[in-house]
Amino acid sequence: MTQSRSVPSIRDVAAMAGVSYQTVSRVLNESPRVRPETRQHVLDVIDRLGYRPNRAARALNLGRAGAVTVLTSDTVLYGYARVLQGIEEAARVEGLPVGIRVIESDGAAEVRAAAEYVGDASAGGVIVVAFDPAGAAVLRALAPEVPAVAATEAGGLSGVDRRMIYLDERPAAREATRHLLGLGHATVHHVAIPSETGTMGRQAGWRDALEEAGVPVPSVVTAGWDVASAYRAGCELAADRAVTAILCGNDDIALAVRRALHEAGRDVPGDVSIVGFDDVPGCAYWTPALTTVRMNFEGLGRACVAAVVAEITGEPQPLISLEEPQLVIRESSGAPVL
Amino acid sequence: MTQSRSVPSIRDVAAMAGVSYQTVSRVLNESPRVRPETRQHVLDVIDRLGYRPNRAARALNLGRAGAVTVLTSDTVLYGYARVLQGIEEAARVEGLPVGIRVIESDGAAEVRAAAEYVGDASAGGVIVVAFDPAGAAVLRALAPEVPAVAATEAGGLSGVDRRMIYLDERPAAREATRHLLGLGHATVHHVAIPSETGTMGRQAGWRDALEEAGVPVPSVVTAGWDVASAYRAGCELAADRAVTAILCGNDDIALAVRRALHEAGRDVPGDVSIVGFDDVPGCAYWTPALTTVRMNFEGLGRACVAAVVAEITGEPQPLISLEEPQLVIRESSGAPVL
DNA sequence: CGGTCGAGTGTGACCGGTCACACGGAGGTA
DNA sequence: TACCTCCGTGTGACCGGTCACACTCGACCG
Repeated sequence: MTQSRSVPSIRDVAAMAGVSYQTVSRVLNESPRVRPETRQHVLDVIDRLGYRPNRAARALNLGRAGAVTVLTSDTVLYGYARVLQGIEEAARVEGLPVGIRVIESDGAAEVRAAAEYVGDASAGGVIVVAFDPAGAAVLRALAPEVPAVAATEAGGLSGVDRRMIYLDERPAAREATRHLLGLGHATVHHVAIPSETGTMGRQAGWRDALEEAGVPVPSVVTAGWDVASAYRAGCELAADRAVTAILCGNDDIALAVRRALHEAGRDVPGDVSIVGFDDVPGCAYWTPALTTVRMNFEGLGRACVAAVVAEITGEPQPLISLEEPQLVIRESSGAPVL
Repeated sequence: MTQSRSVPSIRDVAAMAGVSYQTVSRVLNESPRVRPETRQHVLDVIDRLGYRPNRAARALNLGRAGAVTVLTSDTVLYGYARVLQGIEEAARVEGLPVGIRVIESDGAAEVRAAAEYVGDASAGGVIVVAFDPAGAAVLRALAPEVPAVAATEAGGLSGVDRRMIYLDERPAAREATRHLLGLGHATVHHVAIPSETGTMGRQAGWRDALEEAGVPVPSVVTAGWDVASAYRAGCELAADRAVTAILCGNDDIALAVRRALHEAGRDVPGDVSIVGFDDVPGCAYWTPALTTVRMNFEGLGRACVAAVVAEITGEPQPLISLEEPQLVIRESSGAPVL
């Protein structure tokens, strides 16, 4: 019937093996109701024919595809790209195809379009990278029946009834700030990344350390995801001679701040110490090498896959323990000149 | 029938509109054989019901899904990530879902697995990012009936009968080298990225400029994609006092080379000039800001989508003109000390 | 020795679309 | 008026799997 040179179907396998298509289906689904010899025989035929089950057909009558779709507002920025990498790796070992859909903005139309996109059965399980307002908005807009989990900023998002997974950045931010304080700095300034809440993550840990040391808490300067805005923030701080230590919201910001400092004639770490966040590959090779906090974004992505798989299969939620973000001390932080 | 609270199907729409499911199908496929009033009525019902066509069902009987699958060996490195970004954007405006599948290595088993993965109809059109041996191997292993195009290194790959799209890096590399020569350097050294051939791209342009200037052509140092290997290459060159100008295969390499130079007590650009390739965001904020070549990876990704869409629809191949890579002169290149 | 049970297997319908083809009616032509 | 066309629409089958259910046959039971 269909055998003519096109890709073989389950019925071709059945015909060649001398069994019914249902039996082949059972073998594919590892049903116990098949005699071992029959199973082996079918497996042999599958191999001989080079048969591969058709994902679309399977998705069609299972209602939902065995797949993972990632909703994210960016794919190039280090943190996002790394989470995606972790998701892809984990999904691949699970045998799940991975789809990507970028959320351009947090505008209502775009958010709705993104949410509708994953309403389709072929999207499978959904992972929303909700590090920003756009991601958070989509997470909220998702139809309740869509199986989804989210990678969020530290602490998760309030008012959303979804499994949320995040890296606990607060202790590391606290430690980084303590590190600078311990070097003798009177206080530590902070250039923050754009954030929905900022109450649980990097900024919170920084504040913790300052408060526990009984040291003045400078006002936070906020930058965007683009380096240019970080540079402007850096210029602001560079102009202030009282600034001797800066905890930067991420490594890109640290890069721009270092540049601004340099232009203002202030040496790093001689005059000002800076600490980043993320540990992008390469920052160990900066001059000076950057003291920063290593983040396990890849592990976060992997954990999301585990969670969404559990969500789909209805299995109990796995206990996910992620490697803590960790301070890596290099050259960009040192004692202040007195 | 199926209407009970689950997602509406084409038959639900048909029933509510008082037409046959075929008519609804025709409306969806913009067939001219539908009376305008009927079409509008059906469209209204679709809207009212919030009906979305099921991608899996469509893929099932169309034979191939309306989708794009990207095969790549990396998703985090700047060039790869940026191509992916361009693909995603272009595919999104075409209404095509995007899938990702990473090729872990160029090992036979992995290459075969990747090629088989896109053999499935639900993969749709395939874009192979063949910047490296793994990608090239998969491109060669693809079943001929799979509609695929490739983003390759400059010049394309020989012996592969696929549409290949690439950025012509040679003129820009030549220009960058001329720029350094023009500043007064006796010659320019080169740290190359890993490459399959290296006969058409960055390295070739570098060689062109050196030969046309009648200047000695130093032997090429090759680095890997990781910063550590670039650093080792940099150390090698830094030890040689005759080296005063280095064209780096990409910005990551430039970063590591600059570090190596710094450790050897050689100033950039005072003692040694360096030029990168790619123009990663942020390199304008390095200290010194990096002279580099801006690459339109995103446009490359977009062009791949146009090409693969043409491949699927059987339309004539569009003429694709990509913005040329362009030298951006900043601070890391200057005149040599005499 | 007939009845029950369960293991192993097969048949039919169905998932949600699309293609091939049939069909009724309006309009044009002979 | 009879016939052919073409437009707009409907019916049936099918894509490649899976589920629900039926069936056969041997083992075990009373």
